[in-house]
Amino acid sequence: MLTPNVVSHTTVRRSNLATAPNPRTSARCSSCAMRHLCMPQGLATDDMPKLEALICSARSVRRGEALYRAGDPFDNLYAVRSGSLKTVMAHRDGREQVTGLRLAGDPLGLDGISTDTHSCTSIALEDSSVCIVPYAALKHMCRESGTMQDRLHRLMSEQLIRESSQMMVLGSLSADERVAAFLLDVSDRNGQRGYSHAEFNLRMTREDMGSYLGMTLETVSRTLSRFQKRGLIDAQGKLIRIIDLEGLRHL
Amino acid sequence: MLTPNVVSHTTVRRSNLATAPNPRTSARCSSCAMRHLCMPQGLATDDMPKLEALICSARSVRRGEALYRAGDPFDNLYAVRSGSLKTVMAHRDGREQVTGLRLAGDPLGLDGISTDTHSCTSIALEDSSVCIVPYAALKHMCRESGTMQDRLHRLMSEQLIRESSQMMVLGSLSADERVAAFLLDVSDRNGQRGYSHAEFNLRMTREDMGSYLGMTLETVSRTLSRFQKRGLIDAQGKLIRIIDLEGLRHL
DNA sequence: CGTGGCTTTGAAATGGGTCAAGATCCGTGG
DNA sequence: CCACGGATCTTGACCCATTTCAAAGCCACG
Repeated sequence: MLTPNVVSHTTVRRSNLATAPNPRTSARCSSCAMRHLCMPQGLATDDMPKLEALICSARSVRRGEALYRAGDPFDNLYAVRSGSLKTVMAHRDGREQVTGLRLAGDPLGLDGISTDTHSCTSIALEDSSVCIVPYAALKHMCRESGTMQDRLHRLMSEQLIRESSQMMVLGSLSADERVAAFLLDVSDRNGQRGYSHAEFNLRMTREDMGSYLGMTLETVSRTLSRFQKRGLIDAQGKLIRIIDLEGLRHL
Repeated sequence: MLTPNVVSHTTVRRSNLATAPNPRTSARCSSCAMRHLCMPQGLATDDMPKLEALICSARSVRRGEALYRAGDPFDNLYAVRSGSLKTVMAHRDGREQVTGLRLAGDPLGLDGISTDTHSCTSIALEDSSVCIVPYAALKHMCRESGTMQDRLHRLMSEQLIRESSQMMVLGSLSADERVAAFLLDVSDRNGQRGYSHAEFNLRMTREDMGSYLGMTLETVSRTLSRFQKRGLIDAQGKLIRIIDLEGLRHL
């Protein structure tokens, strides 16, 4: 069992297969929002103290619970502190589309800025905890610190790119390619967080994956099975081990 | 022939079927970037002069030309002044996906902020002109003016929502629904700009549309023909007239 | 240690893709 | 102003990747 520490950004590689740290432990988090919300890659530290002082209470969200729902008034941004969440957007007829998977360090809630109302729902895929960043305070801070401003802009821009890429996945790739792209993306992001590139616990269900990738859960399942037969991966339910990274890359 | 004026935000309804105003006319644009880049809906005017002074030279882009290409260094944001452009993202294997359609007033280039490099290519669908907004200057300004800062944030957030919605279209809707959603989106945006909700000239080719909607050009064509037979629209090539808006809404 | 949710797998059905042939549009040059 | 040629669009026929429907199995958790 891991200690309830926040993800460290050292180069230590360990797998994140253990269950999430107890989300109930802390009400305040010190360095997490800085590192995570305001750019995974450390960077300048001069105005970290400011942000830390300003921001950063924590909230825990149980598996299946919503951090916020579409339509909720928007006041805070969040940064995933531990665990993972999915963002979901609903069509008027009830159909739902998973629009994102957020891992430790990822920002949440940016979509709320434009209308002062959240436009998607964010649901924990496992017991998770997030840092709360009051948007008004952050905005204020961005006017004092250019570094801060820069980080926020980059964060939003990064998110834009991520979504464009997902549009590309949905619009142009075959089922096999989509699943491969997804596995590679998660592998990569896991690696960036100091976890294993090769092995991870996908907390999403096959249905969530399917929704995110624009296909049915059955097709996801079949595709994973096929990948397994071809020796590309080893999948035991939600536990995925990538065996042939290059193989996946070459589709 | 329309005068080379910039889109007005009055309630005047007119169609935009006429050819675009001559893009070569002006090297400087006064009020356009304000209104357009910094929120289509006018809003506070107190620091407009500042922005106008700061920003806002114009550039014209001929049909088919790129405003910027993926990989280009990022220095400026743009706001469409007249005409329209598509944004395109390329997969390494060469496949391309149209990721957006930008009409008058829409921002362009926000994706470049995160890496100081444009990550998609922006191509004019007709002779167009854009306002150039040097990002460094804008950033500076956002630190002086909260209104400005707010507008920029909202702009980016709006873009995020737009892309999420498109993910929903790509991931969850049938071909018919996609085409209908697209037509309704364009109709709506056209209306917001003071043009007709019912009639517009889609400058994209069927192939562009298909790419944007994750389907082939043939399917787009067939779908439009079917819509026409059902009396939902009247399509003469790129010229689209929506006859039964409600019908389209109900899929 | 049972029950409901999740996953796997099969078989059949189908929506949309692919390929191909014409028709139409449009910019260009004569 | 017209004729030409390439790009774009439409339509048909066939095909196949993915969905749909169905039936077990698995497992995680209370």
